[in-house]
Parts: sequence; C-alpha cells; structure tokens
Amino acid sequence: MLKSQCPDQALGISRLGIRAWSLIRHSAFVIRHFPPIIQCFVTPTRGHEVTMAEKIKTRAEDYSQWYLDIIKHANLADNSDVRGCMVIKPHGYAIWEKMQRGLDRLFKDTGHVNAYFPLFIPKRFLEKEAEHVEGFAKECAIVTHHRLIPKPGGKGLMPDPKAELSDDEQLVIRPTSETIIWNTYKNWIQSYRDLPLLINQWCNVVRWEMRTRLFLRTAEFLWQEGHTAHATQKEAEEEAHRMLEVYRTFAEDWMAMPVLTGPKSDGQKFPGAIYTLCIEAMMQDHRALQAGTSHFLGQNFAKAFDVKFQSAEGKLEYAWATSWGVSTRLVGGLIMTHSDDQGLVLPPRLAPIHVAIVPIFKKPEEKVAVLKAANELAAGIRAIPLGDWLNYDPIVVKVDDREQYQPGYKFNEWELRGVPVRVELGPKDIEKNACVLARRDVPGKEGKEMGVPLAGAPTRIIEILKSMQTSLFEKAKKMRDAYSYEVNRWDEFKQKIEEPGGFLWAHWDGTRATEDRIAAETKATIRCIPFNRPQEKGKCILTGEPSEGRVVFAKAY
RNA sequence: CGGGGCGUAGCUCAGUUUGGCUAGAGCGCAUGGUUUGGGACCAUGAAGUCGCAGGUUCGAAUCCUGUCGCCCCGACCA
Repeated sequence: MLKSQCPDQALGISRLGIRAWSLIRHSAFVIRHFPPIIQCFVTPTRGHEVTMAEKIKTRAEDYSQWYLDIIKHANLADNSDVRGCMVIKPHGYAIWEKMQRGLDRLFKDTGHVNAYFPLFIPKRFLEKEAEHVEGFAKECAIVTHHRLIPKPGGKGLMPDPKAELSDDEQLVIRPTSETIIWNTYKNWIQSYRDLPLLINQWCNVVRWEMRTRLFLRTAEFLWQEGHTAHATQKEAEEEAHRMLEVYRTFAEDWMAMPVLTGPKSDGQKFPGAIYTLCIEAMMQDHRALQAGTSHFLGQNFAKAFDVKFQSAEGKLEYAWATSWGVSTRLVGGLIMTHSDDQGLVLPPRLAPIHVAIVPIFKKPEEKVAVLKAANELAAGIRAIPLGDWLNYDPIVVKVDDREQYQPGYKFNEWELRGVPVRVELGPKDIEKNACVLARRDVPGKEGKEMGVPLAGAPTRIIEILKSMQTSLFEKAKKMRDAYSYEVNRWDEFKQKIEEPGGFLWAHWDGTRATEDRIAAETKATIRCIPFNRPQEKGKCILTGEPSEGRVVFAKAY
C-alpha cells in the first residue's frame, strides 16, 4: 500500500542492498514531499537527523568516534602532522581563552600573580627529587644537540655531532615546572617576609604519551601551573585546599560540570607530592575524568633545591610548597559532559558565541526589513550588561546573514557549534513584532519559544542563558548520581564496573597492593577519596580487611 | 611498545585479490541561474606527487621491503 502511494519509497528500498545512503538520502526526499507518509515509514526520525548521521556518530553507536566527530565538525581541533600533537582551531581555542579568563580572575582574586619560566629544564634539575624523577623520566622529550647540518651525501639534515650537549648541559622540555621554579625560588626567598610567594604561569608542557586523544591526552598541551611557597605547613595545606576549591568553583559554576573533590590515593598522587587533591568528573560514557589537581608538596622541593628562609625567630627553615594545575583537557571534559548527538553543547558562561540570529527572507524588501530587525535585536542583546556573570566580557551575538545557505542549514550548523541560543527571525515574525527563540540544551520543538515579542527578547534571552547554565549542571549531576553506586560485594563490583560503569563507592583497606590488584582485574582505579564521604567503617571490597570509609572507583580517561 | 584494522580529491569511500588505456563516485568547493520558516535544485567547472622512501617490472594505487600516521584492543599514564 505504501508503495502504491509513494513509488519513491519502493525505489529507495530496492537501493538499500546496493548502498545504504541511497535509502537515507531518499527518505529525506520523501519527507519533504510526502509528510503524512513518513510517519508510518521512518517513524520518529526526522529528515535532518538522518542527515546528521552522515557527520556525527551517535554516542550509543561509538562513543569515542562521537567525541572525535564533535571535535572535527564543530571545528575545535585537528590532528597535526606532529606525532601526538593537535592543532587547536579558532573555535576550540576561543573556548580555552574563555576558560583562561575565568580561571585567571579566580587566581588573581585569591592573590596570585602570573610569571613565566623557561620551556627548557636542565636535566640535572629533574634529577634532584627522587620520586619526581621516577614519575616523569619515562615521558620526557630531551634536547641533546643545538645545531643541524646537512646529511653527508644525501638530502636532509642531521644533528651536528660537534654540537652535542654534554651530559650536564642536556635539557628536557618541561613536563611540569616544579624543578626550574624551585631552583629559581632559591634566589627569591630569604626571609619569612618574602612569603607567601603566590605565582602562576600559563604555558605549554610536553609529555611523551604513547597513546593520545584530542584534548584529553596529547604530547603537548596547554595549561596553567601554580607554584606557591609558604612559611608554614598549615599555610601551604590551606593553599592547596583553597586552589582545589577554586577549581571546583570553576568546574561547577562555569563549566556546569559537577565534580567530586578529595585526595587521591597514594598510588594516584603526583610524583613528589605529600598528597594530591583532585576534582573528578563523570563523562557521559560513565568514565571518570581527572579534571584538575592541587598538590601539597611539603618541603620536598625546598629540600631538593635548598630553599631556606629566616623565620621571625631568626631560625633557618625550609619553605613549604604547593602546585596546582588544569589543562586544555578541560575542553575535552566540557565536550563530553554536555554535548549530544546533534553536536557541541556549551554552557553559556564559556561559549565564544552566545546568540546566533538567523534571518529568514525571500524578497528583497523582506531582506531589508528582516536584517534591520535582526541588527536592532543584536544591538539590544549586546546592550544588556552581564558583568561578573560573563567575566565582564561582552555578550557575543552573531547575525548570520550569509545568503549561500538556507535557514535550515544554519539552524543545524549553529547547533553543531554549540551556540546556546538561536533566534529565528522572518517576515511572519516581523509582522507580529516577534521572533522565535531556540535553546540548545533542549533539542527539537520543546526547546523553541514562538512569538517572543522583539521588545522583550533581549531580557528573555538572558534569562534563557542563565537557566541553561544551571540546567546543564543539574542534568550532568543527575547523570552522575544515576551512575554512582554503593557497592559491597566483589562480584557486584566487577559486574557494575563493566556495565553500566560509573562511580563505585566501595570500601578499601587503604593499601597500594589492593588498589593495584583491583586495577589489574577490573581496570578501575581509585579516582578520589571524597571529602564528603559518609562516616562509615567497613570491610574492604576485595580483601575484607578493615576500611576507614568508602572511596570512589571508576574507569578513567 | 605488542595484536588487529586502515591510509586514494577538503570529507566518506570504490578501484588493490588477478600489475595494463587519460585514477573514479557521492558530498563539499567555485561560477551562473532558480530557491530560502529544519541541512534546496539544475548546469558548468576546479581540485589527486594514490601517506612517504626504496625495490621488482616494458609498465605499480595494485607486488616486495622499510618507514610515518590514524582507529580499536592491550601495555603505559598527574
């Protein structure tokens, strides 16, 4: 019966065996021309969603491909020709810039200043702190020569043997800067009056990773690293906790990404630290992402680099240290926390573009009227001060007046790029002095508001942006809570970590050996020993030994 | 670094088994026209050192060796 009503469908089906696309493309055609028929034919799938499938794999189909597709099609980054390194494209970099600005202000508000230390670190510096050396030695890029010469006989260049650096001169590209910085602090710190020293640097670092993944783990990445020196242990520990709280604030209030906070187990801490605090988030595939770390370094680096100061009592003492960092990995976390199968979803406070206005017109006189209204509306939105909420940055409104694309194409494109609010403005709206608003976090019709009066649109848009910021957080938190379990039996642990995955709150005997065994059997590691865990003694999930409280296990990125 | 898969136009891929005419398609791109409220259509056109380097051969995208890169699974990993 369907065939007789619409011969095109039969054609589409017969092509299926030859090429899947034929059917898909063909059904898109059918939809436009025979709207009543599709309902029984392709059921709920709308034409543009089928087309989207050409570009983005769904999360259910292939989560890691979905992640890569989003990055590619939202124009965030490319793989480069350099092994393990990425090119961050303007739209991706704009997100990082937003993060930098937000974080930098939080750092400044807590008394920190920025400085810059060298990219090259003398190898001998790295050797000075035993645990630190061991932690980083395996993944260093090393500078051994300082000149290239033509290869004998052939094309190409080679390091000049005469320009080889002596063992003592060899440099590593910084994997982190504790050593060069503490070597410098030796000269800056003499008296307790020089403390605390609260310094941050924005820079790149290199870690020679075996397997890389855009934004989440690359050989070179961008980050900030704070390095502070204090007169007392108490002050340094407070600093480490304060900066973790800064990270939590940024993750939750700006990125709308809920995080657990707490110390790492000894097995997971930073090499050279007394302890490491972390923020830990859950991605949509229920794996954990370490999103930031803050370390209490004790006097380890002060001792290694002989950083002593004279106290008020006139005694010579070693300084107490912290370091803390977040990286472009946050961009990966942001993508995996909020995005959907249509593309990128960005929380408004970090969106490089907040509002896209899509004008719709056919006739020249319509074009004039619509563009005028669009520009006036854009000006009206820009005129609303958002102050602190957007870090005193202007709200960015784009009037998409490109004429080579149709409105439908633009709708999809702005969705793909994660613009929080889209305005649709055409002749029908102009007649009513109104417009249509669509919010990115609610896909389809439910996310659209029709007939919003133009005069009130700017304030309505701001309301939507603000509500979107909180609802993205709530949605992410709901997902995390839905995949967090208290687990008490080992078989249950093994089964849950496999399917559906998530955060497993389980008792642990506190030993490295047990942690390693659990990791070996299940690939789950201790992500965090949450500050807010309930007071509850118990028995270790694996060994049955006494446990002080539950820790959070998960598979991690 | 181990196992598997894959590198052909910006993207997705066909062609490789069995070497042989001038290397193809769709999408995208450019130009012109018709279009424009959820990814428009027609016409014309541009675009490739077949990942790279050697080798075998009269002849290599195709066979051989090496190498680089990507994806998946391990190992590794603030």
